[in-house]
Amino acid sequence: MLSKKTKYAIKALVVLGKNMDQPPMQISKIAEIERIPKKFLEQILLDLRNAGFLYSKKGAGGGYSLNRDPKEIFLVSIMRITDGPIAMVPCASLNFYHKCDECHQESTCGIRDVFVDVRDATLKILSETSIADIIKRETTLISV
Amino acid sequence: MLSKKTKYAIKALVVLGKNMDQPPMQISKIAEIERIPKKFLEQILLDLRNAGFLYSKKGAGGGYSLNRDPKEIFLVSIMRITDGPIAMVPCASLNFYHKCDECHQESTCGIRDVFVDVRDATLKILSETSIADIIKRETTLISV
DNA sequence: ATTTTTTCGAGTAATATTATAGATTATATA
DNA sequence: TATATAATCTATAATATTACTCGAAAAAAT
Repeated sequence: MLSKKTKYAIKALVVLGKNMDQPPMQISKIAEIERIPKKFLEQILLDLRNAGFLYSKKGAGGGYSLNRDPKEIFLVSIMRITDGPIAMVPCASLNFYHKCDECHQESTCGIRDVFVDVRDATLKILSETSIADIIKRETTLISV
Repeated sequence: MLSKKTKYAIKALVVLGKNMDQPPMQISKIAEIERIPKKFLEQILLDLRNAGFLYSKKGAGGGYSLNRDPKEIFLVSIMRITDGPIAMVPCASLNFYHKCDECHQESTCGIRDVFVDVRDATLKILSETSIADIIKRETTLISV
């Protein structure tokens, strides 16, 4: 399951992606729009900022804005920051690999073998889908 | 992440899948082979039994055996018993649907829209892969 | 009868997730 | 320079989930 942290992160980035040519938006504003607990969002935005996705400015008139084109922010990167691995088993993870503690022989593990395929299928979608795509899908869904 | 419960379930079914024409195997034997905490495995096997995948027999000479051809036991069914939904968001789940509590407007949610695609990709693999396939993959991996 | 083995109901321990609190630092502007 | 604003930092509380344990009952074999 996707954590709330990740959902909040995506939602916040979508809000900021719609705010591209405006002055930075405050945490409290984003929290209000998306009904996200403010203090929790604070932590999440900080993580995204430290990962280079957001620009932030302190003080009056400060706030957050996207540091990149929404077309270049992919779900896979966000999820790796907020939830960690994409794979469903650690031994099938590209970026967060480690041995499963129950595993006896990784090289011949049929479970791992299947979940590498699952990871690849998931990864394909998540690394092709950007914040801009999410925004586009929303407007498409509205018009349907 | 796949829970240990699910991994244990798959491993137990694989063990029983290799034991097809022999007398039923005891929980303690399976637990020993796969190094699964016995009492925990007990619960898991009971769930699988109640779902119709296993035959069980009490008393001396009793134990567990598969109730179906390993070719007809698919990962998707096991995972739904042990972990519940396949989808990463409840609102994209086929068998365990419910609204996300953070969600304001499901019909136009871009996140949901993407994760329906992810679910479909995952589902395709998990509903095509059986216990027999896992066993086959293991022997293939050994010979490589 | 006795032993073996599953079944059942409940409880607990460990860990992860979600959220909150309060003080600190940076910036703008009056 | 004082004041208000807003992000940053560190810690901790609350809640949920996962992983596992306990003990006794029921069924079957010898």
